Order: sequence, then structure tokens, then C-alpha cells
Amino acid sequence: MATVSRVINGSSRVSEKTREKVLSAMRTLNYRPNSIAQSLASNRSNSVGILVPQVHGPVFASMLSEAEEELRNAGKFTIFATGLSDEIKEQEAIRFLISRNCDALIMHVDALTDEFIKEQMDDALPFLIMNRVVPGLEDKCISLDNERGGFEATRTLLEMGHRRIAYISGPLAWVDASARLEGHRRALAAYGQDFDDRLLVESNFKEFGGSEAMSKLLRRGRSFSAVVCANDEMAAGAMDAIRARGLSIPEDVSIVGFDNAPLSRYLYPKLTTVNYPIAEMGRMAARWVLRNVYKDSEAEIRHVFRPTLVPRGSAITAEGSRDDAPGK
Amino acid sequence: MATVSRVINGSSRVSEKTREKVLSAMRTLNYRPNSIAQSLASNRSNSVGILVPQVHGPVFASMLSEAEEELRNAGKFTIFATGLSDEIKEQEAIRFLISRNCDALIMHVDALTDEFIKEQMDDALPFLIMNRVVPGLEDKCISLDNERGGFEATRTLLEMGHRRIAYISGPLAWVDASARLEGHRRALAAYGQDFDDRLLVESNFKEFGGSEAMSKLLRRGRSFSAVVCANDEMAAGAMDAIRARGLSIPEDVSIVGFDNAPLSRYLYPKLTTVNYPIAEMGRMAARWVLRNVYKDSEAEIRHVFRPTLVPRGSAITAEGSRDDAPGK
DNA sequence: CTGTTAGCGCATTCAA
DNA sequence: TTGAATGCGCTAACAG
Repeated sequence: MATVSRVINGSSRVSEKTREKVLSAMRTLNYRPNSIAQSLASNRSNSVGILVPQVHGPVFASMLSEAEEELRNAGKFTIFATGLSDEIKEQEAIRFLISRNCDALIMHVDALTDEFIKEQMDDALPFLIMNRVVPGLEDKCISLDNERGGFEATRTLLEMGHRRIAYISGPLAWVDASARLEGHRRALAAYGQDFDDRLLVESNFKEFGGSEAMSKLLRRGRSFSAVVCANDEMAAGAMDAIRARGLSIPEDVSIVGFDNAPLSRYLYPKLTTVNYPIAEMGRMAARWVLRNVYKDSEAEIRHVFRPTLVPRGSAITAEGSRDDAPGK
Repeated sequence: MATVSRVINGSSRVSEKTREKVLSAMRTLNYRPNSIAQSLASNRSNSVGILVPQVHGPVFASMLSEAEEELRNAGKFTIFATGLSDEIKEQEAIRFLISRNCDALIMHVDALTDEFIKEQMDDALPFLIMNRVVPGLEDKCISLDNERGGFEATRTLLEMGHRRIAYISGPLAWVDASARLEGHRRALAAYGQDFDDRLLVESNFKEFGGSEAMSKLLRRGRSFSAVVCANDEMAAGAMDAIRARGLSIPEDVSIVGFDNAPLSRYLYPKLTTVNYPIAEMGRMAARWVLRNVYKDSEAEIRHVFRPTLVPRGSAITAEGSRDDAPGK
């Protein structure tokens, strides 16, 4: 019996002969190890928990499926739960996953405070934070360089000759939203442009929020020939609002999104946007776990990912644009 | 010790007094039951496996998250895996989930044959098939009335006065695709219209396939004023192809999709489509498991769901259309 | 109603 | 290199 355990886990030397005998017996008996019993005896559940705000949305779906595939290829189980960006639910979900003795936790949490993470989680189990940098826990975070993404979006428009560039932001209380805006400001500064408060609207990362924000911008009467939206969903809403005003995209207004979500290819015209390499990030998270928890990988871990611009049809050079920027 | 087990599981009578004592002790010791040990002893893992082709795509994401929420509210864990519509991978994934002693399996499989399901699965563990009807296992299937959906799509156009209606189908080897087409034919017949082979193209349910199919239709030179696409992705592609030909939507061609995927709202104009109530179906799947496996629910189980039309901007009455249907 | 006992199926000592 | 014994933390049958 102990020998069978040894050949299954390769934990100790077994002579080639008995090893063969065991394997063939396993085959004829159609034996399958009971992974629950393995877990109990070894104190390892071979399962990792993944907590996301929701499954919908390209970002989380990609992260989930890439991580799951990588883990499954290594024989690990993926248990998932959703936290709905709600502080209580996120805490509950964490407790839920811990109660299943997950060996590690990959979590994308919006509502949990840095303090909770640092104080409550630190000794509970190995964990990894996605898309967020918790000060002091940088080595447990995998994130996007949002500031750079914001910079790239605006820089692209500036290089196309645009000068008056509006910006529709996500909730500035969220670090990713404020970092993206920071990048926008840095790009403006780099090109000697003043930042104009009246070309900025804070919104909520949702489609309807984007259309409301764009309506507000248009009503302000401040002219602009291009707009950066801090995510693709808001860009979709903004496009609706621009058209509702009788303006054309990109002739009257160039628009750049952020995330490179699938929907960005379905918009008309297809959306120029900043790629968020979430699939690679999900895979990297899985590798971090395989390496640090299961000692089962030598993969180099990258903690900060770099966004890149994806040019499509929604942004054109200022010269190509009509000379009637909104509000002019 | 046994008493503690009893208060945790409520499996047997415990006096209110000792019950309180146990609970308070649990609190002061910060005791958490080890769910792995519970599983081993009770031969119940309290986890249900969900197998989907992929996480991407609105259909699977909704199904997954709705089912997970319902199960988590009942204290069950959700382990998921992807099968990628590949027969071998789907079989592997099933073995993988079984090896974790899932108490039940909810599976959305494309590639597995009916025979495999009937012969290999039947005694392994309780399971539920999504979006497919396996003859003889109707009580283990939750599906959409695709035929009715196809009927509704075409009927809507017929009632708008369209008579020459093209149809872009999914792979007819798949039952859902052929059922949708059946519905289309039945609607035509109901309105006294002949079915015209030259207005039918079989494609692959993908965006690019849709645009190729539409190009082919346009080249055939057979006139039509409206088209039904068997899913929204193909509709997106078809819209591209229609525009590439210099035609307008919906003025020259009305278009109706199928699924009511999120992308349908991002298209321009927003896509009139047939709703696929996948979220409810996911929830229903979870309830089926709670009821039939955990005896933890009295929910009425519905096995066949009914699609309904969602009117948006991409289909208008024939009178409102221009009088130059493609190919005329 | 409560405590005692014997496994659940394995990994991991320790001897041999 | 292999086998025998012990225990992982719990549930379920049994006896009291």
C-alpha cells in the first residue's frame, strides 16, 4: 500500500520492477486515487481558489480560463467564486475558499481594503492579488502599468496631431482609474499641452456612464477633436452619445478606449484601444502559484505588465478630421 | 466530538444547552471544520463540477456565474474546467472533475457523442447536460427551444412585411443550428412562403464566417430584404459584409440575430435578436443539483426554456426599407 | 440526547 | 527498497 503511494507520487525510490507491477495492477483494477483522501493525508488540497468580481466581462473571463488551463495542466483543481465588488461578499468568498483548504488564492478584489489584505490574509494561506498593487506586498501582486497605458492612449492622439483631447475617467477612488488619468496628464505635459479641467469627466466604467459623460462634455461647449475613455465600455457609450448629437466618428471626434475588450472589435468603427494583456496575466498568476506553492515550475514571474496600443478605425489624424470639433 | 459534528450538520437532535456550549466553544477556539475531512468521512465532497467549452463568450460566462452563485448560497463549491469543444479534452475534463469526487456534474459539451454520455457517464455520478437534448436522457437535460427561436426570428420579419428572407445558419451537424433553421422554415411555411435554397448559407457560428456567408449571399444575386443569422456573432460579421458592399442597415437589409449576447447591444445599429435566457438556465441547473443530489431544494425544474424576441434597431418594416433589396 | 468506537483512503513515519 | 503501523479530522453506527 505504501509502495503504491510511492509510485503515484514519485516521492521515493521504487524499483522499476515493482513499479511496473503496481502500474499494471492499477490498470487492470481501473484504480483511481481518491483525491480527497490524498488531500486529507497530505494536508494539500491540490486546489487553488480564484476570486473575481464577476465572470462576465472579457477581463475576468480571460483571466479565469487562462489560469484554469495552466493549473489543470499541472493537475490542480480550480475552485472559483465571485465577489461582486462588494466588501462583505468578498470577505465571505475568501472565507469560503479558505474553508475548502485551497492551497493558494488568486484574487481580483475591488472592495477589500489594503489593510484587510495585509492583516487578515497574510498568514492564512499563500495568495496573489491581481490588477492591483498593495504597498508592501508588491511581490504578491500582478498588475498592469495603467499609468503607462493612459500615457500611450493620449500620446497616440497627440502624435496624430490632436491637441484638444477630452478624457472620460473611471471612478478616481479606484487606483487603476486614477493611474490611467495620471498617464493622460503626463502625455499632455510631455507635448506641452495644458490640462483642462473642463475636458475631464469622471464616470463609472460602464456603458451608460460613458454616454452620460460624453453628453456632459458636449454640453460644456469646450471644443475637442478627440477623447480618451478609460475603458472600452464607456467608449461604447460615448460613441452613442456622439452620434446622438449628429456627429461622426472619427471624422468629428476621434476616440480611444482602454482594455481591448472583445466588444471593441464590434463597435462601428472598430475601436482604437489600449491592450490589457489579461490572458497572459492570468497564466502568470497560475505560474506564480505553481512555482511558489507547489514548487512545480521554474517560470520567471513578471509582476507588472505593459499595455500597448491597438490601432483600429476610431482614431484618425487631426488633418483627416473635419474642421468642426464639437463645441467649437 | 460526535456532538460537535451533530450541531455542525444539524443531522440529529441536540439539546439547546449543549448546542450553545458547542457553538460558544467553536467561537472562542475560532474553530473551522475541515471540509476535506468532512468529505472523506461523508463521501460527499460538497462540490459540483461545471464543464464548459470555454469561459469566454456571454453564454458560458453567464451560465457559470449564475450557477456558482446559486450553489455557493447553498454552501457548495464550484469546480470548473473547460473542454474547448474537443472530444478528447472534454473526456479528460470529465475524468478530472470526477477524480475530485464531485457530487454532480453540470456540463455543456459540444464534442461528446450521445453514446459516450449514455454509456460512460450514466453510473459514474449524477450529471446534467446543458443546451442539448440527449434522447433517452431528457430529464437530465436543460435546453432552449431552438426551433421556436428560429420561428420567432423569421416570423418577426414576416410580420414586418418582409418576404424574401435570407438565412445564415450555424453548422447543421449541430442540433441547435439545425433546430433554428427548422423554425425558420416553419415560419416561412406558416406565411405561405416557399423556402429558397439560394437564400440559405451554412456557416460556423463565428464572426468571420458570418461575413463570408453574407458575401456569398450577395454574390448570388438573389434578392432579399432581410436576413436571419443563427447567432449574434455571425450577425456582426454579416453587418460588416453588408456595409462593405455599400448597403445600409436596416434601410437596405434588415437583420435579426440569435442569443442576445452583450455584443448585440454594441453593434450599430443595435441588433434585433432572439433572447437566450442562459442566466436562468444556469440557475436552474444549480437548482436541479441542489434538489436531486443534495435534497436541499424543492424548486420546480424546467427543462426546456423559451426564447423571446428582443426588438432593437437592426430590423424595420419592409415599407420603411428602401426599394433596392440586394441583388434585385 | 450524548459519548464511544470504528472507519473514510491515503501519506508518512519506522523497521525490516 | 519494501511492508506494517499510525493518524489526517471528520461522520455514522452503536451503546448507554
